[in-house]
Amino acid sequence: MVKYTKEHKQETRQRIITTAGRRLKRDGIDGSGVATLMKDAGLTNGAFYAHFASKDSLVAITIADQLHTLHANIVALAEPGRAGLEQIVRWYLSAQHRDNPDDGCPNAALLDEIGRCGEATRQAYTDGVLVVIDGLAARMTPEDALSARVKALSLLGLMAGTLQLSRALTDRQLSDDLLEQGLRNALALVDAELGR
Amino acid sequence: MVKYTKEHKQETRQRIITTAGRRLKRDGIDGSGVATLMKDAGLTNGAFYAHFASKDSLVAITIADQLHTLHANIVALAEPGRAGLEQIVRWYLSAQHRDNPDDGCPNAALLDEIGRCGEATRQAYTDGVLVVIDGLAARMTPEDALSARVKALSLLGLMAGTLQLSRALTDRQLSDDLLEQGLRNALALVDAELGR
DNA sequence: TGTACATCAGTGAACGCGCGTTCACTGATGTAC
DNA sequence: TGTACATCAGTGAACGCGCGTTCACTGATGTAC
Repeated sequence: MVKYTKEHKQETRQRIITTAGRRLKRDGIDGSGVATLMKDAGLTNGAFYAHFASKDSLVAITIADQLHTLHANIVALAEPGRAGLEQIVRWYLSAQHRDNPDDGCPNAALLDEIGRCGEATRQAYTDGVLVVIDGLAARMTPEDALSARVKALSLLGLMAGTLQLSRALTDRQLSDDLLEQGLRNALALVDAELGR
Repeated sequence: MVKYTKEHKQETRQRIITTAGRRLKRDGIDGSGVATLMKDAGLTNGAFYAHFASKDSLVAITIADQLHTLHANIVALAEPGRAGLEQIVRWYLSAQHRDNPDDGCPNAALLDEIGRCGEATRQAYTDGVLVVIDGLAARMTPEDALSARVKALSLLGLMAGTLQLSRALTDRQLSDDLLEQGLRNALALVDAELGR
């Protein structure tokens, strides 16, 4: 009926990418097999290579997609200026985000694994993360654009590392306290004249 | 000659743990197989189960060992007070550390994967990381011990996330700039009266 | 409009391979007499 | 001291299984006449 059109195949492809995003963030890159990724999208493993050249290729595409989703759903929707930055930081360093990696930031879920990926995947990651941090930088005091970008990048590093650490700790109280302290650190960075 | 003694077997076990630390930090947990881990120690896969109950068990033991090594070689050797904290932070957020994960901090290399591990591994991690951060906290202004510990934990999260991010970026200049900015952020956190 | 054929998204079995784990065996070392 | 036996760290082949990838095939849909 609407099958065998470019649109139908593109929709299927996008569905694979979207469900793969959740799976990768839940089980990691090496922890997610092609058969599982396809099953998540309601398909069988054989159809995979009609959509993607390789698992590595899907991983790169999915990471890029996740970063664009992060930008569209969280960063772009936040208010302008410092108020928006505070919204973003409070969302990021929340117990809700800590406890739901599938719906969360791909940096917090995958950053060290991405660092071990090949050039192509890291390039796709770099391009995607620049979109996100430019959204953050646009909400900072516009001293000069270059230092705002680096400052935004460092804010993302701070938040991702803090959330990862809060997920790894078995002591719930300590994990909660860490998120609170991370919030103070992130807001101090936002407010500080650190861009030099 | 000195074989078939408790000491010999313990030495072999420790050698496996030490070389496994490097391998895990290089290739990740899911990316390191038992046969490779044993080959790194100059042994064959069959001998593995004379030393460890399972791969999961080795992973937990190795992570604990890595954190104790980090404490002994980096934190404990640093000067007391703020000077020591600055030494540690400058070592952590250096291009040298970024470019040599095998010799580096297990948090920067493995933190998101640790967050996906089972309870036992995360407990071993939590115990180990507390030793490290108590070493950091001891060099902070001793306002009150509890908040110093959380502040130290947040410093570790900041540094680990920043280093991970610097490793993932393909833009070398941006990566270098990020390390510099991370340094400023970390020192600002050390100097700030953030413990409330 | 009806029919014959072309298209093609998706299936499912199979490929070689490396995974974590098991186990019969080796052979160097230690020990008892 | 010499010999027979016990010990045991380590070997290497094999186990079932899931990995990434390939491919002959299916069958619903689209198209030509």
